[in-house]
Amino acid sequence: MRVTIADVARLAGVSKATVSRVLNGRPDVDGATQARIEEIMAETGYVPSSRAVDLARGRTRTVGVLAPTLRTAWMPELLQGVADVVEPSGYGLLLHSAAGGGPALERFAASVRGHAVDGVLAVDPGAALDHLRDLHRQGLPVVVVDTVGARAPLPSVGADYADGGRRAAELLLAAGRLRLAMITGPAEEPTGAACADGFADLLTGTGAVLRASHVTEADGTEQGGYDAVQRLLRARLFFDGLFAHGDAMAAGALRALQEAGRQVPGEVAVVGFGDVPPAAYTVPALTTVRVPWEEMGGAAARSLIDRLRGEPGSDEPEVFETSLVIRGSTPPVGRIPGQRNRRAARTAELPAFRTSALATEPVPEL
Amino acid sequence: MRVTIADVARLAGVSKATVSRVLNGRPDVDGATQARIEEIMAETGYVPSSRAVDLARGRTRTVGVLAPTLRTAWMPELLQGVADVVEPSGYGLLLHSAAGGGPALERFAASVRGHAVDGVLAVDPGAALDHLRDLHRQGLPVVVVDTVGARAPLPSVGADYADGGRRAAELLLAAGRLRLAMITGPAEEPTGAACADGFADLLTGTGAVLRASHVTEADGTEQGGYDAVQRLLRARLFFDGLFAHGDAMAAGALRALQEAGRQVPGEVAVVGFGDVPPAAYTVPALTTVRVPWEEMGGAAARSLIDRLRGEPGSDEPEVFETSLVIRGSTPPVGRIPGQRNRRAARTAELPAFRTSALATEPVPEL
DNA sequence: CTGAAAGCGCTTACAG
DNA sequence: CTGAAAGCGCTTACAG
Repeated sequence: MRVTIADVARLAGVSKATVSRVLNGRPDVDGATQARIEEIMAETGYVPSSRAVDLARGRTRTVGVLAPTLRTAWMPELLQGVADVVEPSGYGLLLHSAAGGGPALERFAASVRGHAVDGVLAVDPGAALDHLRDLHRQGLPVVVVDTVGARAPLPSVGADYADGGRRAAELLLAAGRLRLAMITGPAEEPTGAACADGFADLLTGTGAVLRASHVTEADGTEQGGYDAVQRLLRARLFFDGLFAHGDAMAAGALRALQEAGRQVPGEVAVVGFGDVPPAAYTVPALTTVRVPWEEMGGAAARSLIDRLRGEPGSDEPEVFETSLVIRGSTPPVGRIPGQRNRRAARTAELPAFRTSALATEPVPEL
Repeated sequence: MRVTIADVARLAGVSKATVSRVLNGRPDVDGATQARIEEIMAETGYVPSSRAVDLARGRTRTVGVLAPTLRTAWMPELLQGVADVVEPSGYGLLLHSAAGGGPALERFAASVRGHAVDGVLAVDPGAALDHLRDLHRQGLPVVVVDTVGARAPLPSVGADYADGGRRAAELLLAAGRLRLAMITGPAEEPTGAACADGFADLLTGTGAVLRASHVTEADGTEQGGYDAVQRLLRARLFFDGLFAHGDAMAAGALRALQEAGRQVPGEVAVVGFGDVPPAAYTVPALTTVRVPWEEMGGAAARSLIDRLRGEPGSDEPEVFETSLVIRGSTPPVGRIPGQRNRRAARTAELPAFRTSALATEPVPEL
């Protein structure tokens, strides 16, 4: 039979209240009494029931994480960033994938309304945003991670996408590219607008041009990027620099350029966006605007947990800088502001793309 | 103030027990009473407290998922497969990353001992295996997902890695390659042994040879695969077919071969293992042995939930078939000899046998 | 420094 | 078909 606090109290000859005090590290317990209780707990292998603690305390020490899908290239980084903060803080991480659509969101809502979590960390909530805002108004701590440039009316963490666009432009200019082309993502994703604005912004007053004819929309996929470049080529448009608002589209662009016999980066320099793992394995490896997924996840988690602990927390969005990861799809250039060390990019920053995860760390007695 | 079952009971003029009966869909409630109670619940927006339900029922309807790290290329697929089964079943998914080492495992153990979860799904538990076995002995439902060929003394789900090795060999033979080379992963990972056995197995009696000199070990990374091929080339060893026990190493191999001016697949055909997203973005795109990550996750989740529901569940490992995904790193070949026969034969002996036909080229999204 | 008692919000025999 | 009561295993004022 499971050992309860009552058992420990009886064996130690004290009340449950005193055992509870020891359990919660309250200072007002006699040293000898505490030692005796701790000994009994160790002997019996007593572990408090989290179910009972939760009910009595009125909270669960669990945060809900809502993500539209787990099947995104940056999700492992982001999620690990979240877990690395949430778990050491003593909180559990209850994962909800909204991939199932309506029913999945209803389960999430039920979980929240049933107080299964103390707070919510939502990644790109999309249509669930209104619901989250209601919850937030009702006092539930909520933090949003925005990976698509959607400014949420809630505490949020995002990246400076416009600045990312600027960095891409800067690099292409530094490489001497003057006739530029751009592949945007789906129009619904605000990232594109921000990226495009930043890109165009930096171009003004330089000799470089990005004509409307050279801007084409794709669906965010590799195939979409491939098709987009084919459209540009078929229209006989000339360009020596290309910025794609996503690494997948950039990878497709590389494929189309290669098939067309265009040298990369010699004839066309290509810059992607995101720096997800596959970007490092294209040929040539993709130069891209790095978004700090893991840091963003960690910051959102920290912000949420601070709120759970009653610390204020700013309502201003926490915006992360992007940076350039220069690989082979752009020619070597001199130093550019915000550029990450090239050598580091090739070694330390190469994403750990391993097919196995055998634990190597020493494991304590459990 | 939060609405409780007592509030609903009072408003409906019945006892808490009757409200509880309606809540749990018990049939023995008067129709009119039930309707009245349901109306009140809707009006008040009543949602049962999961904390209280958990304590009263003695379970949490939550499964713990333990993964050594979330930062693996196949993790999104696997996790989505798990979530797609767990969530619609009405269970929550409490995610534990063991990435923090000892402390992380201790938190996991505390969570389990505190009965925060009804069962555990462990991905490649490694050193935590002993602890899981103890828990299983003590009656906790546990299912292991094995992605590295580590046969666990617990209910488990894995893939037929030896058969994957056979498929790779078969394809290289069909492409007419007779002088083969192999890059194995870290020796601690049993996958390698199984793959290698299957590979060698199929080669016996054919004209193809895999000499010990042509087998080299790498660390599972892209750079490791690159270095491995450089070693082979520097030793002036000839090979026209290469099998790497991981897509990352295969990607590195492609890079090294390209740098050395060897045509792929013309001079060297390359087959990887895993079919993780980056495999589709190498140039040429990587032919690889597909491991059904998502299905494996789903099967493990289903098995765990069946056990939680008291259904027996076999203790035999549930072994999934691998399949070939043929892309550009191997030359086009006709039907692969013996494939259909072998598959039919295996159907009979494997417990839960699912396979995708020779896959065409699914390009994962970044 | 410690204990008795109430309370967290449900479920579940047991009676009727 | 329904209710009163005990119980799940803790925490937390309130007294002393």
